[in-house]
Amino acid sequence: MTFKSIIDEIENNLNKILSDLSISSIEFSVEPAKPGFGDVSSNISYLLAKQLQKSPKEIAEILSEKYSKCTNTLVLKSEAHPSGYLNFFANWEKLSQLILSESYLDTCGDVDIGNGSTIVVEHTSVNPNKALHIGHIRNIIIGDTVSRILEKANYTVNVLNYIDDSGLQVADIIVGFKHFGYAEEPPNGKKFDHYCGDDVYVKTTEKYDTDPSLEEIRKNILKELEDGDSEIAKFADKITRKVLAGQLETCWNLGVTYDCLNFESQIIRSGLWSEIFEKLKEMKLVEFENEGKNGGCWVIRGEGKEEDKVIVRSNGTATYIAKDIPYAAWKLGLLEDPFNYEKYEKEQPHSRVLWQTTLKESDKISKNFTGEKVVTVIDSRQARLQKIITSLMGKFKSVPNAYNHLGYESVTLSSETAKTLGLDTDGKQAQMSGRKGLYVSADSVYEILKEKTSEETKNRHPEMDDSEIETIAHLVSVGTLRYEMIKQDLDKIITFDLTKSLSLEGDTSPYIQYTHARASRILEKSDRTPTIDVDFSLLKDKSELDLIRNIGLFNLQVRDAASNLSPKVIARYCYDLAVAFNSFYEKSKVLGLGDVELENSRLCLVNSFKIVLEKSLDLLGIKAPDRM
RNA sequence: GGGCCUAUGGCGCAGCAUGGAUAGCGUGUUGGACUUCUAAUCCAAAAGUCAAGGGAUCGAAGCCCUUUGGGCCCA
Repeated sequence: MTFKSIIDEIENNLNKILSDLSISSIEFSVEPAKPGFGDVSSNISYLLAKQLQKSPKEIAEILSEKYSKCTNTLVLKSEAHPSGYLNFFANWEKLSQLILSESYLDTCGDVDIGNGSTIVVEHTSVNPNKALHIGHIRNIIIGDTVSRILEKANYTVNVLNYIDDSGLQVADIIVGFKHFGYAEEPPNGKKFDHYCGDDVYVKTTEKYDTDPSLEEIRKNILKELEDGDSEIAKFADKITRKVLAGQLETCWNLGVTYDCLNFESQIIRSGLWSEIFEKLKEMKLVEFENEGKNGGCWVIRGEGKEEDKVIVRSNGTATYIAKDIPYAAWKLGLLEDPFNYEKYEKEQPHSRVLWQTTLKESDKISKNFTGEKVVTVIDSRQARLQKIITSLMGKFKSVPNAYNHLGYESVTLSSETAKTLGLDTDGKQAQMSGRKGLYVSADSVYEILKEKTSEETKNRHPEMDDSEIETIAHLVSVGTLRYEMIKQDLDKIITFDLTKSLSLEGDTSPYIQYTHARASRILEKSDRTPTIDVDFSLLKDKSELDLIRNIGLFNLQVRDAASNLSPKVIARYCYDLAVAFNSFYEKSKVLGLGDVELENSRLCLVNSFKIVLEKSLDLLGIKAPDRM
């Protein structure tokens, strides 16, 4: 058990006291205390003030008095603070032993929220016509981090990447290839996804402004894409898969992996739409509009003052929400699975098998990538559409909150960075746009970071060989990128600045990784293996206890992060843990003390810190090197 | 016209879900600490009417209402 043990003990005792006083049970808080107010505090006195007609201070004194008579194993004493809070002081010798022993177990930090049930996390889902930019990376890292956290919270997670291979954006590059003669092979070894995005896509769409006839050409291509057997569709399939391969390479490099790729073109051809459309009609969730501006259309009624949403136009074509509805229902396992599955042609890192949907009958492998619940990571510009889908799915599936839209604000470019890309924004931040070529690619940010970090590492360790420097620079760059994408709240806009985001000091991943290197170094230099069989009473300095306390909070943080789908909780936790360690590192020496007992106790603590930091960083997809 | 998000030291953020103690952190500024397990570190100082106004409450950065600035979506 962990820090939660002492919280539970206090909660139980307080409830006992309440029932002894024949006070009906109330919802009071028992939380880790703020610094300077003991170890655990409760607001219970405030909540009883009215009922008992006494001041919180008096109540706290009464409760504290009663508490001293309770059976305690982890609490040393309670104290009534003049403010009215009831504060508790831990028996650290026992609590340290509990927390540090727990940290040595494989199950450390595990919590059970999912109860082993399946959950789908869909993220990435970028049109396969361009390279990933820094805005996409926010989506990908949020999705990947959330799936790691959910797994830790005992969900069986299926990670999906939806490949929109039949939309307008794909049509645009096909126009480029077929009508402007762009070569199929990129010049001078450029990565294919970059080539399609930077050259074919941007330069083709530029021409729409001057040549209106292109619209017609694109329309025809779009139509041909729907028929899987057409030459255009086959060509598009070849191109988009090459782009996808490039995108996946970027993701894998950042430590992001998937379970299955779902192709939109196959969803369209699978007939899922007509199945769900019949169901919608049956359940009267869509209605045919006879008159008005939506006359001849099938619509979903808007709630309250909201507009009706057209899903089938009067000419019979489905709007793009019509692709999302069957897919959402499929993810929840509400439809019979029309797909077969085959392994993706390239092997994914970390030996996680990557599958992809196929309509080919020859591969009769059936798999199940659906979930009891679904989390769809899409930026909050799509909130309206996602709200409709959430509400529809609520009517299809009895499990409450089965479909979840995890929204987040977008990444914009700072005016300085926009300027370097040739756009003067008059001091304002700029929205990224793949179409206008206004973006910073993920690969380029990674490369710049890597260059800077290897430079830094080389300066620090002239003795290191190139491959070691390369490894460290890679881990630090990935960590930096991932941490920057996750550390703030989902509904805050990230203004990306090419220069400022390269900071490696303060509240950053390198700071956290550096503390790991410090801990590793101590363990490496010690001639003993750390064990849990030590004298815990020797760990009594404030910085030691604070570090132990932080270690003990791990599973509480995982619970918080998982139940709120809030990855930043873990980012903050890693940072707090690192701060606590650095403070310990400054104040308490471990090696060469001449006191074997004390040294053993501190070694145990350092090792415990290292284990828990690694586990919590792992939830962020960040690995920490042993030296840096 | 309708809807969503946001506002906290110069700058970037945490805290808000579940109201309660002294509003935390990074960065920047000023000063200090490497003969001592790695200074990508640590310590200290200055810097805040928590956008504005009102309301309910014994008590509000947090809850309710109104207004304003910024961003986005739909029409």
